[in-house]
Amino acid sequence: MTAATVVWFRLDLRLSDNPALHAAAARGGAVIPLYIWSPDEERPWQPGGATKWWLHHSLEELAARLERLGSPLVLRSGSSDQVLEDVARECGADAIYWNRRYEPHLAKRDAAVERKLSGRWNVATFNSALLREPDTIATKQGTPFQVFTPYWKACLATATEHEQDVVEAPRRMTPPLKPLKSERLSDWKLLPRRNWADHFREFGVPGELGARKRLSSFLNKGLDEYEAERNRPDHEGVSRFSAHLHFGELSPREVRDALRLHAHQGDGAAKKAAEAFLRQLYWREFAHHLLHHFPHTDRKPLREQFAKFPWTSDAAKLRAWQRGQTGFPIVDAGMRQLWRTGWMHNRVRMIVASFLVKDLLLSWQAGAAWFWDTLVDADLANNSLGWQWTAGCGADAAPYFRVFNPTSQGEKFDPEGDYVRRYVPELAKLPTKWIHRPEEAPADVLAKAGVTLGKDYPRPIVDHGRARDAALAAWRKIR
DNA sequence: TTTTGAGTTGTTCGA
DNA sequence: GTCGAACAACTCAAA
Repeated sequence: MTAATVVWFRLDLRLSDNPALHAAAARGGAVIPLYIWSPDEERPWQPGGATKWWLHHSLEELAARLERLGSPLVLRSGSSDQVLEDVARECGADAIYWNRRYEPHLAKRDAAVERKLSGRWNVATFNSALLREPDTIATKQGTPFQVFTPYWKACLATATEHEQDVVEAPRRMTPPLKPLKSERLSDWKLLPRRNWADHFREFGVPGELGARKRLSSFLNKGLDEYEAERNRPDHEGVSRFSAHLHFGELSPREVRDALRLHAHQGDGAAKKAAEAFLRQLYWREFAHHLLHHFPHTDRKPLREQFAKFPWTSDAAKLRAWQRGQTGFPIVDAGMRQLWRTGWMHNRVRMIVASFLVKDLLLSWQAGAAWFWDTLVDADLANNSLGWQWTAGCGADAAPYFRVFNPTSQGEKFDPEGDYVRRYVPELAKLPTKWIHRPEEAPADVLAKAGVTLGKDYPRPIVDHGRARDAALAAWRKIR
C-alpha cells in the first residue's frame, strides 16, 4: 500500500491546476491537506488586516471543497517545520509536498524547512503560482531583467519550452486512516473585530468558485473592452483577478489558456485584447522576478541614490491621506474605496501613490505599509514594484518629472464624477464641472450642493503646483 | 568594450 | 480646443 502524502497549502488555495495536490493524489495513497497559521514566520510582512479577512473565507471554502472530495483540510498553528513533522508522523505519511513561494524571506524559510524534513520524508515542491519562475529567464548576459518590455519579449520568445500544462483537480481523495485533529478557523481570529470588512464583498468573493465565476464573466464581457476601459475607475473595466491570483484561487496558467482560447476563437480584436491582458499578467510575473533577484526591494529602493531622498514625515498628512481627507476628490475617493471594499482600482492606486510621494513627500514605504494592511490583494512583489515605480526609484520607473495632477487625472478618468460621488458622498450633489475641484466652485454652487468647505469636505491640504515644484527640487538634490 | 535604440500608465506650454 | 514638443537625462539590453 502506498503511504500517505501531506500537502502543505499556502498561496495555492485551489483544487484545479494545483501541482502539489495533483501529484499527491496521483500517488494513490491518502492525501492530507494541511494549512499552517504561522504569521510570525512571515515577519516583517505578516498578513495584513484585509488579507486576513480574505484568507479566512478562502480557507473556509477550500475546507468545504476538500471535505466533499473525501479528505478534510487540517488546520494547525505553530512553526511550519514542527507542524509538518507532527502531522506527517500522526498520519504515517512518507511524503510532504507543497507549491513554492517566492518572497525572499519565505523562500528562505521554506528552504530551511525542506532541509530539515528531507532526511526523513520525501519532500517535493512545485510551481503553482507563476507562468515563469524567476530563475528560468535572464538577459543574454545572464543578469536579471530590470526593464519590462525586454523581459516580456524574452518571456514570449522562450515560452514554449518553459510552459507548464494545467493539471486537473483530483476527483476524490483518500483520507488518513484516523482523522487528524484540526484547530478551529475561528480561533485564529482572522476576521477584524469590528465591522471594517462589511463591504469587502463589493470587491469580490473569496475562494476558487468566486475566482472561476470572475474569470468566465471577464472573458465573456470585459476582455474585449479591456484596453479601452481599464483606466476607468467609474466603470467595470478591469478583471478584479488580483486577490484570486494572490491567494492562488485562480491559476495564471488557466488564465493564460483561457486567453489563448479566446484569441483563437475570436477575430483580430479578440487576439489583441487577449495579448493586452496577458501583458498585464506578465507584470505580475515581472514583479516576482524583481523581488526574487533584488530581495531588498520590499523595503529599500532599487536605485541606490534614492536612499538619501529627503522624505518628510508628517503624521497629520499621512492620516489625511489614509482617511481620504486630502481635499482632492479623486484621491479621497480612492482611499475610501480602499478602506470600504479592501481594494482600489489600479489607475487610482497610481494617483493616490503619486499624491503621497510627490505632493506630500511622504515615503513610498509609508504608502506601501498602508496598502499592505488594507488591500485584500496585498502582494509583496506587486506592492513593492508599484510603489517604487511611482516614487521613481524602482525598475522601469517613471521619469521624475512625471508627476500626476490629481485634478486633471480625476477629470480625465472619472469624467462624469461617478466614482467620486460613489465614495465621497458629501460631494455627490456638486455639478460635474466642479466635482474634481470643489475649492474652485462658486459659493452659490457649493451652497446649493450642501457643501461647506472645511466642514463637510476639506480644502486641499496642499497646493499641487507648489508641491510639484518642491518634489522636483527634492529630486534634483539627489541627482 | 563601446555603441545604439528604447523605455506602462504625465503635464504644461505655446503655436 | 488641439497638437507637438519639451521636460532632462539615465540606464538597460542587445548588437
